[in-house]
Amino acid sequence: MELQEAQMQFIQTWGSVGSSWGIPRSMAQIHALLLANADGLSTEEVMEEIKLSRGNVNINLRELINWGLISKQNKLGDRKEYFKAEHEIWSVAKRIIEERKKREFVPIQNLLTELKATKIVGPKAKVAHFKGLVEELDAFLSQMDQLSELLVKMKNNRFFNQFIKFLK
Amino acid sequence: MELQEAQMQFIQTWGSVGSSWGIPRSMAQIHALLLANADGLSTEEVMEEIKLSRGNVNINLRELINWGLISKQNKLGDRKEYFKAEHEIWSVAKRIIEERKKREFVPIQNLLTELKATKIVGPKAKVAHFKGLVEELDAFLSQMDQLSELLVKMKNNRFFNQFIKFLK
DNA sequence: TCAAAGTTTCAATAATTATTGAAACTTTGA
DNA sequence: TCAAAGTTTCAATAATTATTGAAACTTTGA
Repeated sequence: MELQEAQMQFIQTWGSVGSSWGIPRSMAQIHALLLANADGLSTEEVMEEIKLSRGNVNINLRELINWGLISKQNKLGDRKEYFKAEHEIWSVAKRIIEERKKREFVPIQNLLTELKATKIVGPKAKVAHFKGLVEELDAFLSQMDQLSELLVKMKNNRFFNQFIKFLK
Repeated sequence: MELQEAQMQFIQTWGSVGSSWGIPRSMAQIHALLLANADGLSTEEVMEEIKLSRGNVNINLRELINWGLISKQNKLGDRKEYFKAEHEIWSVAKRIIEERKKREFVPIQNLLTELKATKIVGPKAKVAHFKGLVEELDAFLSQMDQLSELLVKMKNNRFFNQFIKFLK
């Protein structure tokens, strides 16, 4: 199979998985393209490769920078900007975990914390059930939080493998 | 705060978090509503509580059943169907993990497995980089897979807490 | 058997989200 | 300083996804 074709398959799959994950398809595709290339690509090259408009590419490159998944590069004697992916897979995972945590974890945790501290009035049994749910969810989420902290600290496969072996 | 109001906050938050997670807002809201109520609710009651159309409620209840997050109940001498959430938080998590794995993990893993087995032709350095990416991603994903297996087996907080304590 | 109660389906529509592309803006170096 | 190269913005539009609501269908028990 041609490299070109293999890359395209990767980009398409990453794009559609990303979009069922709540990450815009184009953003995921651009990310996949940059992961697949050791060197940085220019906006122009990205547009060319995945057939996206300039505006779209620009916006999503910026977003990927915000996520810390890619960075700008300058080439000597060239005034274009090049974009290069973070290639270390554990760092990539770390960034994604942290970003999603910020967006999706924190709001629900805040609500739960608030609800835990609030006196709720209503039929006794119903209030008890609801309070119970809040407590349990909160405990569960803080455990997931701890787990993610651990994951993020585990900087590579070797570490992880020991950890897993240990638990089996 | 009135129970009613607290529940509504919970339902709204769960809905919006869900939707940034790629789960339809209504589905997440219905789930939250059922979690918040110890007893099962009828279609009618769900429509009433979260102001959704009959069709929408019907479709999303069915989807929640597919996910294994709720189940149908019948009440003696009443021909309505009632829907009751799985309330055990670890089971809920397990179901969600398994369902998402099926949808989002498997396709990318299949592609990676295929790409690993394929001879790719092209400029040597580029092919090497791409192959390297495929290998690393595949290894990473199978580790996450193992981790999720572990999580799913851990049936409650107690277990998890020991596990975490152990690793600190 | 049949009407009432309840459930499901699905085409039409609404809402949301992503994308385009051209115009405005910025930076660079001759 | 100014034109060329490059980047950013954003209103308009397209694409996608969710929702409605009415009609069709199913089940139940008198």
